Amino acid sequence: MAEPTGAERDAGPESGLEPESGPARDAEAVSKFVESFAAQLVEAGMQRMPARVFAALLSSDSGTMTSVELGEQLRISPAAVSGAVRHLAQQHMVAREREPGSRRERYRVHSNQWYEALTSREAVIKRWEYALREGVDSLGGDTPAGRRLAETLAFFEFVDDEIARMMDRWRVHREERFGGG
Amino acid sequence: MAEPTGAERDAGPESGLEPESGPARDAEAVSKFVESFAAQLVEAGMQRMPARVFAALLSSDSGTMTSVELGEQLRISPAAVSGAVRHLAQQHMVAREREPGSRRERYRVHSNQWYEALTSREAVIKRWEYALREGVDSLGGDTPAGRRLAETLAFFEFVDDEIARMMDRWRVHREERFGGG
DNA sequence: CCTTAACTTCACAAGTTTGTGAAAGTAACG
DNA sequence: CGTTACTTTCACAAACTTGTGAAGTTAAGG
Repeated sequence: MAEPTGAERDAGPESGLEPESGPARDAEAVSKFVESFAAQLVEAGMQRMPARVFAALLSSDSGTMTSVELGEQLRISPAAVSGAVRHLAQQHMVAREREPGSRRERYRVHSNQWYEALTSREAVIKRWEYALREGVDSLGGDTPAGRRLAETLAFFEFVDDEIARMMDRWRVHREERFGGG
Repeated sequence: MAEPTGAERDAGPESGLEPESGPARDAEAVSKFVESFAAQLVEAGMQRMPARVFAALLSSDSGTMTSVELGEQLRISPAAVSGAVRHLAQQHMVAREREPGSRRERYRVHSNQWYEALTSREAVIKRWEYALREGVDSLGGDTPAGRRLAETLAFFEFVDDEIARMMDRWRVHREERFGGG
């Protein structure tokens, strides 16, 4: 083996599991948060493994974890990590980085990145708008149903625009309150 | 039988199915919109039957349909209608009304109501905030992870507030553009 | 108060999703 | 250029979901 034993990075003095060991980082507290936050994300419609991986990354000190670390924290197979990360990367909720001089990858939450991803359900809304426009056309804008669809469409157009402005304001607000990042 | 045959309200001259019959309301066009809009809602994470029922209601002229009408339009069993409506009612996306002097119920989309429901993922966001607050407390607000969680929390608090304002603006905008309703 | 229309609940079969172990692919390092 | 650490893909079993028919419940109308 080229490296010690791998995966000893966070483990340190964590052999016994006394409730109150509380060294640098209390693994139990972290795990409790990870699982409860992930559960809420799942309730809101996110898939389980992506939610758990995401929560784990969010509560790591560096904001990055390797595949092995994720597997240990969450007690899941490398295959499950791989699938979850692929999903999250597609949604732009995590970035993948190659650790230089190693064959490990690290996965990272860019805080910024994920706010944007969350609010920019853009693609989704655009498709709703498209379907609604088709509906207005085919049912006729002068029928009661057509008018209802047109109004719904107007609502989404409005929301679209407003959300973009809101995110501009957030960036300012955030800068003031938390500085760079 | 007390009433004609029930469910003859929309059917009218719709016996044959020539592509171009286009009388009062082209059943085929309606169905096409219903299914395509429902499909988009499903993509976005909504369950199938609720999505289809919702789309059907949205594209009805009166904004209301009975259980039988929904069953016929969507070709699903009364049980499926019942389940879907229960789901939608819980989310405040449809209202149930008893048709006076009959044992039928009618289900209605209040256009308003559903905008509110869609944006007021409130309950969801509140629970995220709660979980995040717990996380900040247990990991410590002075740790890097704690700071990340605190910032995420701040983001949701910001969004919460902004969405409320946005909906106020929408009500005004809507009033101007579409009048009462 | 009995009959019956309308809705709901329930148990289950069919279909879909999820996470795994094993095998295959990729790239760092000697 | 072979070896080995790491990641991804794949086929499948287990778990969960979904929609149905049938039985059960509620309440309108006689």
